[in-house]
Formats: sequence, C-alpha cells, structure tokens
Amino acid sequence: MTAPSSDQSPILEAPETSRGDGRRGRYHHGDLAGALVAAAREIIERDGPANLSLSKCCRMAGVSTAAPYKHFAGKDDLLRRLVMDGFEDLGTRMRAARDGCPGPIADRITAMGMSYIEFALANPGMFRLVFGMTKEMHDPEDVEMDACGQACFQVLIDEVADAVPDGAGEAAAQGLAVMLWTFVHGAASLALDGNYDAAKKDVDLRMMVSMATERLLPA
Amino acid sequence: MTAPSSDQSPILEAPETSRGDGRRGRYHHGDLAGALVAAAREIIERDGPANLSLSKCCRMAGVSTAAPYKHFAGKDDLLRRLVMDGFEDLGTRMRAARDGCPGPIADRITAMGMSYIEFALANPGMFRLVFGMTKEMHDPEDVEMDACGQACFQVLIDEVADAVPDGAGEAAAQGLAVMLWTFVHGAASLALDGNYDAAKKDVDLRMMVSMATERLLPA
DNA sequence: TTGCCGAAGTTAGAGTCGCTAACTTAGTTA
DNA sequence: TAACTAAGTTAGCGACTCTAACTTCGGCAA
Repeated sequence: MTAPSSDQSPILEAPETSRGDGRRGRYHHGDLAGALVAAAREIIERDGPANLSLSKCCRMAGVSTAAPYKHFAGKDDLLRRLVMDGFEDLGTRMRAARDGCPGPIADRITAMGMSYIEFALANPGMFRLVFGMTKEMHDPEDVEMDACGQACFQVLIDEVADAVPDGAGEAAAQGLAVMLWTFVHGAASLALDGNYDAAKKDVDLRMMVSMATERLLPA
Repeated sequence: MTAPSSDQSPILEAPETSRGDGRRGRYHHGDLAGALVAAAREIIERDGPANLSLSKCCRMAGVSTAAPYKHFAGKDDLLRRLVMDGFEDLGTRMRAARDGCPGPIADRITAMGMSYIEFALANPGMFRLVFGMTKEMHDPEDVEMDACGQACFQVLIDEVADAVPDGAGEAAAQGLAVMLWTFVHGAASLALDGNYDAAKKDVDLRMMVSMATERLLPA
C-alpha cells in the first residue's frame, strides 16, 4: 500500500547530440531503448514490479507514451528484456563469487549460494520480476528466455558437479545441485518477502546456507 | 503473453432471494463480498494475479464497478483478504497432511512438505499472490496478516521441533524447522515457475523432499 | 549539394482500469 | 406506514496500454 513515489522529473533524458551542439529535448533520443530499460529497472526497484508502467518510463526518458512501440512490441516485451538482463546479472554475480573463493569446494558453493541471496536482497524488484513473473507472463515457447535461465543456473550446477565423487554418476551430481539451488532459492525468496520476519524467526542466512551445503553434500 | 480469457459471462450472479421468489438480477446481491472473493480466486488461477482486475470481478458477479467499494476499501483490500485466505488454506492442508501420516516423524515432515508443494502446484495463482505480493503491496504494520502467516508456518515449525532431540534446545529445533521450510518453499517456487524445466532438470519432487528431510534432520 | 527515404519521434484517440461523488433502491425497524 | 440506512446505481476523472496517422530528421545516392 506504500504509494509509489512520483516520477515526473525526466532524469534520463536524451543525451547530448553527437553533433555536439548541446541541444536538449531534441526530436531523436539517441538511445531510447536503453533509457527505457534503465528507467524500468529504477522504477522496479523503487516501486516494485507491480507498479511499473510504461508511461512512467516514458516520462523519465522524456518521450511520448507512443515512443516505446518503435523499440518494443509492448510492455511485456520490455519486461522480457528485463528478465533476461536479470538472469545475466545473477549469473555474473555467481561466477564472480565462485572465482573469488579459492578455498575448499564447500566454501565455494556456500559463497555462490550467498551471492544468489545477496542478489535477491540487493535487487528485490529484479529478483521478483525474474522469478515471479517469468512463467506467468512469458510465452512458454520462448526458448531464448529459457536458455538465459539455464545459462544462469548452470554455473551452480557445474560447480556442484565437481564436488560430487566421480563414482556417483552425473545424475547424482545433478540431483545434488538442484537440491542446493532449491535451498538457496527458498532462502532468497523467504528473506526477500519478509516471511522469516513475519514468522518471527531470526535467521542467520550465511550460517544456514553453509550448514545446508555441509549436510546436503556427500561426506 | 497468454491473453487472459474473456469473462463477460456473469457466472457468479446473485443467488436466489431469501424470499424465494426466484427473481434474478435484482438490486441487492445477497453476498457480494463472497462473490467477489470467489471471482477473484477464479481469475487469479486462470489469468494470474497480475491480470486480476476489480472490473472483471464485477462483471462476473453481475454488479457495477462501484459496488465493491461498499465491501472493500479498494482492490488492495480484496487482495489482502485473498492472501489471508491463502495462508489459512495452506495451513489447513499441512495440518491435514500431518494428521494423515501416522508413521515416523521424518515421513510426517516429508508429507507436510509435499502438501506445501502440492498447494503451490494446485493453486499457482494463490501461491504467487501469497508469497509474491505480500511484502510488496501490503502494509508492513499489518499485524493481522503477519499473524496469519505465522499461524500457517507454525504448523511446520512445531512438527520439526518434535523431531529434534530434547537436549538440542529450542533454538536448534527452530533453526532446523526454518531450514526445512526454506527447502520446501524453494522447491515449490522453482517448480511453480517452471525453472526446473527451463534448466532442463528432471526433478522428482517427493524424492528430493524426503532426501532433504533425511539429511537435514539430525541422525 | 540536394532530394528522398525510412527510422524514430509526435499527437490524437479508443478501450480498460481504479476510484469517487451523488443518486436510487429496497430491507429493517420504530 | 414512514423513515433510516445498507447496498446498490450512473457518471465521470485521471492513469494506463496500445494503435493509427502524421511529422521530423539523419543518412545515403544522384
């Protein structure tokens, strides 16, 4: 019920013209598609995905409400772009966590899990958009989007596969990876939606994730 | 991008009058609040929470778009009612699973976890509404709603507490319960949003939940 | 240099939505 | 039976998505 903040001020207006004459408010924007995506991300984080409107993005970019249709098929198409960006950001974050943790593999998996949760807490709007609206609004035949998600999760899957004894087989490694992913995703969702708080549970996320990794990984 | 189905036909019209004269389309509905909630649940499951509109509910109930405001403060207030109903349904389902499973405690916890997941899969719109829009749209000071959620989760927490050795202390039991809840919630979310499929992972939910219960519970 | 073409903007407007104000209906109660 | 009031109504505002038709302007060929 928190009222979305006003966004009348066009803070993402057209950049300087390439001609360098410094004229603002000119007819052609230059990078409207990028400006709309940036505006949408800002609104999503500030007001939540449900309060995103194309009109707000237009106001922020300083263009008319018909302009986006030269770059996107519609609102859902812009959202789709955001979801794919979100998957990519999450994947990047997990790879960085993996590469930044040279220790034992269990620690590395914990670090990756924490980076997943930290992404959710740092970009709540984006996380909710990516995981809440994916199936609801997007075409189930959208293979490009599916590939985006798969590429993201594969980072975790691959790492866990390395932690499983060779003898256990690929299926076991995959099963384990899915379990760890499941746990981490649950933690991110519940923390984000405030359900731990609502249930009056004081949760130390890092400790919980490392415990889960430890117990779920084969000894 | 799946177009919401049309809902012009008022299938939830006013019931027969108490006077028994069988007159339809009469001025007073009888149970408009109930009819609106029922219509909203139907739309949420059919078109998803994002495509719910008060207008659609009104058309289904056969009343004008101004009528709901005699019963609800607004759309968010109706949504709030739905969220609380959802928590209650989920709690009921978990209690039923618990009571219907007289076996060892690990089996009982698995059964409760599965009932959580089954609720999500059977009522995807409701699950997404309850867990996706809770914090985003509802007043953080809404203690009544928080109590609703807590009452729901407490069913699982209590059961897990019984599974923990007495010596371990309450904190350990709570921590364990939260971990199981986290896992089950993650499984429900990922299964619901189709992310297991998108990641090309063939997941046997029941087996995964029982494995997680087994490994997370102290031996 | 000029003139044309097409990409990227514009305005105008239809249809939906949430919500409010003012009015009407009809059930209950004095 | 008359009056009160809860529960409906119509009318209309402002925001929203999206389309149609028009305008602007950058780049390319003659």
